[in-house]
Amino acid sequence: MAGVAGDRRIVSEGAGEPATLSEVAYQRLRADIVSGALDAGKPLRLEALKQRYGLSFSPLREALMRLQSERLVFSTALRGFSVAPLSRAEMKDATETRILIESDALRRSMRNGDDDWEAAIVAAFHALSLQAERQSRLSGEVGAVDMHAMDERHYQFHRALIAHCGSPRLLDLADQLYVETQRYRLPCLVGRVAGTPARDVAAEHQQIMDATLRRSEDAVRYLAEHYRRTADIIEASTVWPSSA
Amino acid sequence: MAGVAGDRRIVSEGAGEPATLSEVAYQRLRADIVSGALDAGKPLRLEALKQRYGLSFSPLREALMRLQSERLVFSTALRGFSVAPLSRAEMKDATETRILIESDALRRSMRNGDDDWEAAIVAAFHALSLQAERQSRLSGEVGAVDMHAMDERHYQFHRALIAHCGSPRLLDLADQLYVETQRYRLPCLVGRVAGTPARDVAAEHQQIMDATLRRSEDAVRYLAEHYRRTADIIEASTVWPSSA
DNA sequence: CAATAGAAAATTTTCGAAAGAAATCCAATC
DNA sequence: GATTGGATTTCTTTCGAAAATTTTCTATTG
Repeated sequence: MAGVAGDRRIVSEGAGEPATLSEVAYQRLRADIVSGALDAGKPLRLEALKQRYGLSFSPLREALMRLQSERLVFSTALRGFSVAPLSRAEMKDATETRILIESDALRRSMRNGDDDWEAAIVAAFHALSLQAERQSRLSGEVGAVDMHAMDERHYQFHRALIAHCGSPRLLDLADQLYVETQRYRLPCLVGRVAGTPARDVAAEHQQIMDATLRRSEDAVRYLAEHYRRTADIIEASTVWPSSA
Repeated sequence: MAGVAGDRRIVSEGAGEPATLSEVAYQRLRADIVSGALDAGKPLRLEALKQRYGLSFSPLREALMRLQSERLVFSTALRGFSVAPLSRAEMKDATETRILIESDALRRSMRNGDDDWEAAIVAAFHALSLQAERQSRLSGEVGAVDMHAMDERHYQFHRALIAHCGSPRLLDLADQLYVETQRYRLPCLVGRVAGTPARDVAAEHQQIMDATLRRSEDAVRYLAEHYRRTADIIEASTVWPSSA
């Protein structure tokens, strides 16, 4: 029965939530852009995407529209879509905006946060540490799967810090900026062995967490430094397109 | 020839820019939501919208998707779209987020701004003053057209202040938050004669501009106070839905 | 009389084809 | 030889109908 024309079940079978094909298109396109499977700047021809994902125009266009407002896709009126290009300027803007948003969110979170909030931070930090340790033990060949797991924990830790800020907008923006900056982080992580200047990321996280739990303004400074350090490393170790 | 089936010219005839029907749908829906022509919380049935705007599913859905990521429209997977509801909490969140964004943008703008920037601010202030004066002279019946013109100048003034911040993201966010908060401002403006506690908005603008031109940190404080004052008035004079 | 299952209606979502623009190519002209 | 004009091709955008899903209604049962 599978593959027969007219077989377009929508309901999710497994654990995931994508109830519509539009959502599927969005998630897959986003993943492929962030991971670099779709090259930056490359035009996204509808026919090719239809082929690639086995979906038709409508859900694809809806997904692209959504990705456009998240700055992952660029488009001009009657000239179609393309993967948003990468550039130093964009990377820096995303980083600084992220610092602005998360600094405020962290301050508010420290003001509002309760015991559960603290517990969640400690738990997320622990999970991240375990994953990092596991990774370093099996070092050398870092599988893509591990990198994905690592990234997920990293995301969860940073999100736990600001989770109690009380502003849905700030949380949304932080999420969006996390994804945007991930485009620059990921390719840097893959071939990172080369120019790594002995950075102890785990220690930085510990420092941020400790300051956060004692409600110190230092936490905000450490967080900003953490992000700027990453940005600097990315800027240095990325091969930027000619005129950007 | 007009109206004949198959007559779907896309190219804009007049001065405007909407090159696609998707763009038309976006602009009209947005205007109708902001102005309150479409009630907050009301379901947006595709068939009804198709009727109302004379467009078909595809462009409407694309526009709704875009409006959803701008928080003007709400949607659930297979249950369709609705106008995003209004609430005290959302209004406050939008206001505080706007203050966060624009404060930073204003500081950067004061750092980067050149002569042209200053000239543009003065010009925008002047245009706003003229419009306000014209309006107060013809007071009593304030036409909707005048209100629209007034709002445009108001927007232009606030935008001129932060125009040179150098961050496309901050400018986009400011624009988005301007539109979001306009939903709360507009209905309040229409019937404002009642509870107005003798507020001199023009003076507030002048104060912000003066401080900005002399590159004083006061500008940021005045701007925040300006927005919070507006939020307070809105909160007091709005009839909020029962449980929000 | 409330609760439930099943059919009917309403609505959203998706598709494939058709219409409309832009980009490309090619020949004719200056 | 460069340039302009027009046809051809490629691609985006839009439509209307078909499929899938949710909601509503109704009859039946405990």
